[in-house]
Amino acid sequence: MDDEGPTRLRRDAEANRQRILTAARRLFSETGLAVSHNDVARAAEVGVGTVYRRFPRKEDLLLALFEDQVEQVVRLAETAGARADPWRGLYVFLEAMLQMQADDRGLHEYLLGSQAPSLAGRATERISPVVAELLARAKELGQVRADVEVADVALVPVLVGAVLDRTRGVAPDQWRRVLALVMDGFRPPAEGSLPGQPLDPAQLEQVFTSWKGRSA
Amino acid sequence: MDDEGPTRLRRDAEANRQRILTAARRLFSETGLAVSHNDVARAAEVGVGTVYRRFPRKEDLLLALFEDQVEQVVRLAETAGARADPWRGLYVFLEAMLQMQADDRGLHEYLLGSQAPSLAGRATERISPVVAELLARAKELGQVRADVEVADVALVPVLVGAVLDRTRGVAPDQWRRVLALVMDGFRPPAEGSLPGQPLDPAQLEQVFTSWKGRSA
DNA sequence: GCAGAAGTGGACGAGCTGCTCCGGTTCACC
DNA sequence: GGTGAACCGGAGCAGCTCGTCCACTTCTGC
Repeated sequence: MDDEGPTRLRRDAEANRQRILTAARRLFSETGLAVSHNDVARAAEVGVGTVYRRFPRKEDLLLALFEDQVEQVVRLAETAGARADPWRGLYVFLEAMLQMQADDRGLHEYLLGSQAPSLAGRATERISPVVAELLARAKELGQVRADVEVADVALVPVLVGAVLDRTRGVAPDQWRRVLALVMDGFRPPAEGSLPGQPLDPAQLEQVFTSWKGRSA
Repeated sequence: MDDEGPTRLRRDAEANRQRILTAARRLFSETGLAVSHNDVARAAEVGVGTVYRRFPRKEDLLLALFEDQVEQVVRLAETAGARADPWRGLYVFLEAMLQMQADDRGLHEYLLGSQAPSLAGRATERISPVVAELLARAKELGQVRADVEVADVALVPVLVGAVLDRTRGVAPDQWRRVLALVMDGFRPPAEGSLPGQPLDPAQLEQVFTSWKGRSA
């Protein structure tokens, strides 16, 4: 049962497809998502037309590239969810996820501001319940203050990611320090309670979807 | 003693200069620094040439616009530094500064990733000692954990600013919640001590200077 | 080994942005 | 109110990026 979708590619075409994917993976990882079809073509030593033919929209390329990485993040969450110590689970999950983002700039931008909500969105759906469960257990054990919610945890990669972006070339490990600092904010005892409300799921989705980046 | 630098502007020219500044202030405030000379010209109902003549580089425009705002931030710090309660001083300063950034997108981007390091840089030089003093006093009183440094405080606007950017249209006050959460991470008792080192001044400068933004 | 289907690549046009330049206008001074 | 310097506006040019298109090449099935 050799599942090949619609009409298998000719041998040379398939080879080119692979070259494109390999080159694109490297480029995205090193320089982020702001890579044009032309850049990919040059890096893959292939005509622009070839890249456009195989991946008409950039989204197609992203999907092909990040599918398993996103899956890996989901598995990270699931592993963390199985830990006996929920605090440790939360921490280790966030740390491992951020490590992946530190290693791959493309993934980082993809996860935090996907133009292709489909993939990252579905991942969120699978991760959220795990984090929710960890959080609930952690609260019961008094490991986490009572007034934080899943939405607050979801913002941690945004917070730490901002530092990650800016310290990448300067102090590549600074994000670990910041993560530790931020996570300590989740610990009891809280000084009074947090102002405002956590984001609701719809808002959270907007935060991760409608973000187009900006010069800054 | 009417100090006018080199050769006063003709009346109509000065009027146009003001229209340009007014329009630019509005544009930057609403949409951030990614505003072209053409945009400014259109908004000011003035020819592009006029804008270029008066402000050849965008930096000239930014300087003219943000000088007093940055000065205001510095005064914010100085006021905070005079407070009896150092923790309160720190908190109020960061909150007020972030409020300004929430109100003015241009200022936000300018402060956090200035292409014109001159202005923001000099501001930092004046703010740092004040924050350092507050921090020292707060530590003495046991209000702040011992292992945080000024550089860690300097990253708070980066952290919270990332949330600010993304929640601006969705939940404009969410940054307050996040600020509260982050600040609680600065409180004792710390769970163990923070990993890694705080950034040194040179690194910190790079963090705020060399940042060019990215699609994400 | 041949036919034609599948695939290739990069020249090129369309569209956009940043900036200049100069014919015409307005102001300030006499 | 006349003169020349200062100033204005926006047409238009240069430079760039994106995506198409088609003459040519390569592969596959017979």
